[in-house]
Amino acid sequence: MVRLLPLAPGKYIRNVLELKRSAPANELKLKKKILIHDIAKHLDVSIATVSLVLNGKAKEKRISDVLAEKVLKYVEEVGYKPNQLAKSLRTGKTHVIGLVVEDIANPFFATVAGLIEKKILARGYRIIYCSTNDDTAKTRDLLTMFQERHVDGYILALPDGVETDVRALVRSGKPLVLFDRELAGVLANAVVVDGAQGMYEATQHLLNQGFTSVGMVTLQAGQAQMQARLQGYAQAMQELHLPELVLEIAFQQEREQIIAQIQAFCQANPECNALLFATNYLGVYGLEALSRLGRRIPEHMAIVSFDDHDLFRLYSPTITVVAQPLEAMAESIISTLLKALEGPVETGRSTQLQLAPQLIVRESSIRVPEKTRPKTSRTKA
Amino acid sequence: MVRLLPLAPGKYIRNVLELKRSAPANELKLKKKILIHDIAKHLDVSIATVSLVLNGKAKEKRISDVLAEKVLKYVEEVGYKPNQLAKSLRTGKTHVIGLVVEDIANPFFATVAGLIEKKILARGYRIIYCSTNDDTAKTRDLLTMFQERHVDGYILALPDGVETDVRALVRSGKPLVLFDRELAGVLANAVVVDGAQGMYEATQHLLNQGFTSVGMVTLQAGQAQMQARLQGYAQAMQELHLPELVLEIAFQQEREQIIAQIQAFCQANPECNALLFATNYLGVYGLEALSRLGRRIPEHMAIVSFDDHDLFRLYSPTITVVAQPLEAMAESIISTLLKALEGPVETGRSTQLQLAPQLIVRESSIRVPEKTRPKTSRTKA
DNA sequence: AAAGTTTGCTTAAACATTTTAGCATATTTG
DNA sequence: CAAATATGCTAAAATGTTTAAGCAAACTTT
Repeated sequence: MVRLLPLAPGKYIRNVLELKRSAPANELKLKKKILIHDIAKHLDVSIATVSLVLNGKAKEKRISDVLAEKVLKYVEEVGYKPNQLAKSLRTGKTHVIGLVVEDIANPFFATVAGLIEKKILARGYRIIYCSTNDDTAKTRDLLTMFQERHVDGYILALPDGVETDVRALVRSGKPLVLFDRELAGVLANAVVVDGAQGMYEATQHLLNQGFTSVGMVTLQAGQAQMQARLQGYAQAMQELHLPELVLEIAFQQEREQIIAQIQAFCQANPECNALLFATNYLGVYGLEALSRLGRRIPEHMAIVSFDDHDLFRLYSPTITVVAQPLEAMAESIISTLLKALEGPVETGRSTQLQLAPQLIVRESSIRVPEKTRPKTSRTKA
Repeated sequence: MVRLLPLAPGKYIRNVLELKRSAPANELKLKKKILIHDIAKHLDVSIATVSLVLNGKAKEKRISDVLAEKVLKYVEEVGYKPNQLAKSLRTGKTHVIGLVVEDIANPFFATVAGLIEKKILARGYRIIYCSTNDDTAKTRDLLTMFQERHVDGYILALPDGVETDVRALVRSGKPLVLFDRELAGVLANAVVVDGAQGMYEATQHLLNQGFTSVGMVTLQAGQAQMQARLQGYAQAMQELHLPELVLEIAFQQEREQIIAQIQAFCQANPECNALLFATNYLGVYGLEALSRLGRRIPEHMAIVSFDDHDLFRLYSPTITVVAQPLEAMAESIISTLLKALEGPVETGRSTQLQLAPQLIVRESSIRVPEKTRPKTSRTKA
């Protein structure tokens, strides 16, 4: 390695050393990574000058236009790219966003991840992701991992139980946006969908269609967004003094168990002629359960599910859903995060956004007039 | 900011400064990040010693067990974590893997991404992802971005047109695994699925079921894996001297256009009573097309699609697929990559793996005996 | 003409670590 | 008993940037 010895202030014995290297270096030229130092040496200016020009501080630091131009030209010519690691070490900024979701393979989160990536790439940010699988301990590990990696900001859909960790993160001043779920007692930027409103509208829609006995299938979990969905349904029912019919599925169960419970619920409540599902997965299982019971949709049972899904668009009949506005969510998440990233460190201030979901009415919730119903015999009484 | 002034070699005026700070620092203590320097200072050993112990080189570098123990204990006690950026800068390793896929929101890639994450997390690697959207220029940018970020390895499903870039990457010695698609003329580690075999079996299955006229819907793209799928079908047909019926869909078309083309194809070939689809999306569009034509599956038209999908498992009837072994793919990708990451730089050697897909026979490809067929009137002659 | 200001750049510290080379001291060997 | 070797640790270089502070020279003001 060639070492530069200071001789007189600002002058180095560059030329001599350069000659010594130039002969055998030719073949290795491709391998040798070019440094800011090499740029400076070649142009006979200081490293600082090159750095300032490259970081757009030429004007501010009064580097002459002609020199700035020369630097940029040479940098372009040799294709120099600053080492991001060194840069990050010095500046503390990595331009990496940490994305933590329940499961990246879940279509909802995968879609949001795709949209976020698309929107944030142009701003020079990259995304590093991890899935929590709703495991509190794992989530806690993930959050510290992200801290260790010095991510600039966080986009988080977290399970219960990490409130303290997130509160600490917020206090530390790191830009952060919660989405899909808020955390109880944590004041932070958040982008969520108004599940209560969505389910309220869905229930009213079913009642308006003349389905008299509407039930709801939800998860037992205490997650806030789940409770809101249940509450929207309950309110619509109470307004008409109708009895609520709720099936709460315990967490962490197998597919078959869930389907069996839905089947049992339907059989135990024969009067029930419409069902709401609180998540797309419950909806999917519900379809399977009804299919096994031989009940036709919507003749025997009308269906509305929260969250859209490929299957719902293409199933026969197509399934009515309360769709989350994915595009708008991604947009809100990004703009909130960028504001926090680029804006001043306005600690204490946080933005809570509640987006309206959209009821997409499809075939599964439309009442079929008696006369046009097919005369297929009912499989179950 | 407190500055440390060198006094004698290796000794700093620590104590004085420490006293000056200790009074008002209490509240800020949480903010002040602890450094390796602080550990060394407290134990009155050198930074080097602490570093060696932490990196498991205590034995090798003959640090006494008692001291090593002391260091580990104190590090644990104060919860010191080395700064990854500084570490990466020095070692050149980031423990980050770059994942480049066509679209992270596509269930196939999202699932693979989820499996890869799960398997690699325990090894201390993180994943940073980007979607190409099959755009050559964007892909090229992504690859250089990943290089700039010094990812340790690459997992790539790339569009055509970046062969030169990938070849350069391979030559540079960076660990890399291609998956889903190989690249023409690029010798690199690769994990792909034998589409020819899969489609050959699927075609034979349909012929065995008595479907006499089997057609195939594929993409016009010249991608190798697409050609293989087509070829598998063609071979099965040729072996029985049956005419091939192929619909090639041009790339980058809208959903509705594709559906219309499939509809037209079906009408133009009324004798065709079984269809193969080369990707899950084509299969999904095919279902829509058949549904619009009022053709029943499998009575009027049997269906097999490449690639499994939620929809195919739950559609009525359930759809027979040639499923890619996702779990095995992820496993192979990871083990190949880890071998390259951790093993010696055996340049020139590369592993090509071709996994067998699995034909999952469901209802859509089973011939229904004439007598048990429903007597529903055919919508089209 | 001396003092002050502006201009255009440089010096060197800082970021936080890893790792090579080497230095005393203690022990073993010839 | 001198020389060689082993032991246990440390100093300092290296990684590649950014940026605060500062220094001459040129220009402007009094």
